Amino acid sequence: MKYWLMKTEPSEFSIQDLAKAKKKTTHWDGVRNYQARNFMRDDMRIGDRVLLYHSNADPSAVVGTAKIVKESYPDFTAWDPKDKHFDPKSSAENPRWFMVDIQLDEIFLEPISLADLRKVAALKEMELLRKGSRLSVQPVRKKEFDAIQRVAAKQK
DNA sequence: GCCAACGTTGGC
DNA sequence: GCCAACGTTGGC
Repeated sequence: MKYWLMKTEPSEFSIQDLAKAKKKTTHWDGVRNYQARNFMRDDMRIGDRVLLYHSNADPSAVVGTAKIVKESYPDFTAWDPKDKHFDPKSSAENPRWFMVDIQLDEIFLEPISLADLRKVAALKEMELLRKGSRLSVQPVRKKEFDAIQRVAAKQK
C-alpha cells in the first residue's frame, strides 16, 4: 500500500465538501501538471491512503485522510470548453489528463498547519515542506503518514 | 534543443 | 496583493 498527499483549495473544493458528497466520494479532476498526473495515472491503487491538504487557506494545513476507491481514468472535464480546466489538446480519443476517485476517511478535529508540521521531526524530508514545492499530488512516506496520524490522534 | 517570456502556484 | 519558485510555450 502506498501513501499520498493531495492538495485542494478549500474555496474550490474543501474536505467539508467531500464529506457532503454522495458516498463521501469524488473524482479528483482538474490536475493539469504532468508529474502529478503520472502519479495518479500510473501509481495509485485502490486502497492507497491519502492525506488531504488545504492550500491557500488560513492556515494552510493537512485536514484529514481519504483512500483511493477508483483507479485512473480520463479527466473528462478537460473536454468541456466551459470548464475552468478545459484543455483543447485533450480528447476522448487521446486523453491527456487523468484522475482517480477518492473517498473520505477522516476529518481531523483540528487542521494540522504547516507551522505545526514543521515541528515534527519525522517530517523533515517531506515533499510538502520543501521550499518551492508546488506539486499538487505527491507521494508520502509511510513514516510521514503515520506521524501525521499520530498528531491527529492526540487531538482526541 | 536552448532559453526568454509568460503563466501558475501558493506561502506570507 | 506580492512575489519567489516552478512549469510550459514557442521562436530561433
